[in-house]
Amino acid sequence: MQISSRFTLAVHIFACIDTFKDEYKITSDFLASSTNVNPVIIRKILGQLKAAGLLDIKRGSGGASITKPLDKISFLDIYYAVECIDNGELFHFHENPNMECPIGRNIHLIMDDKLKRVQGAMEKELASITLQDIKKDIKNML
Amino acid sequence: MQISSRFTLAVHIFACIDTFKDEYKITSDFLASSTNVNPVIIRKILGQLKAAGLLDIKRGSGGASITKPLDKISFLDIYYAVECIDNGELFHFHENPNMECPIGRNIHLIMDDKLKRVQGAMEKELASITLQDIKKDIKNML
DNA sequence: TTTGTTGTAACGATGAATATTACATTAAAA
DNA sequence: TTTTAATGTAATATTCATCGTTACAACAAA
Repeated sequence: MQISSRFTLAVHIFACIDTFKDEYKITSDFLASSTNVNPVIIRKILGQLKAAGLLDIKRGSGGASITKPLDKISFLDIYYAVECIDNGELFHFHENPNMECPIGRNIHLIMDDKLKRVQGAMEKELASITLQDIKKDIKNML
Repeated sequence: MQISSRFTLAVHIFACIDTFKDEYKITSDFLASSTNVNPVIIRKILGQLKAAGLLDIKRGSGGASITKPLDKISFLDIYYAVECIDNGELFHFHENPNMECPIGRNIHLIMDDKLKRVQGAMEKELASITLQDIKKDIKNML
């Protein structure tokens, strides 16, 4: 299973807000058009990003804006915000290993620390990338 | 979305084979009992591990055995073998970004290298863990 | 030939992701 | 105050992957 496209969508959304904030009002319809994704889906993601304190949304008049300096928003912040992961665990475990079996009884003891290392390596890399890096790439290509 | 339990199941399977290979014939029913997972699911995973060259399965008489030294089988080998990931990409991208939009047109150019770095960090850590590490932990706990 | 096992097809249940329609709520502008 | 254009959210549908389950043909050894 892959990580939900909510993550790439969220980054796309931030890129749009930062790039177009002076030219356009950033509404869910605007973002839906750029991503080619349904506006209701966009609003749900915007809601999650707002709940995480990463952006502001104006009701009524409309419009989304970023709340922090771009170098203070990492991929990891976004990843957590859009809840790509069940209860924080990257790996799904088989639920009911047999407690009568020495392996079944200890499989978590054997594997959990290793899985945590893998997840940690991934999250460390996510944390090392910020929206500032994205902005720089966009500037170079426009 | 989480990574399929096929991965933790596969590691569990290897642990059982190595631990019980001298006492029992390792059949899909035996493994189904230890993992508490349906034998057909087990057989499918065994098939994938065999296709990857990580173990042998005897038809008819039955029984699975490991084909390589344990320190030559890494978590990454297993991870690839059970196809936890669509076409090798960890992150699912929104499919049809708007090519009329400068961000939509370039979103892959902007993000792909970064996502690859994240995936690479995770796979590097997976590659650093082998079944030999698992065996050592099992010995310490029995 | 019998027996126990694997390989696999077929079908179902469940849950997540994504799309879509609809509408109440809201805030600013007219 | 009314109009207008957004947001927030519920409800429903579709699609897809996972996992469970039954059934049975193919197979190999006793």
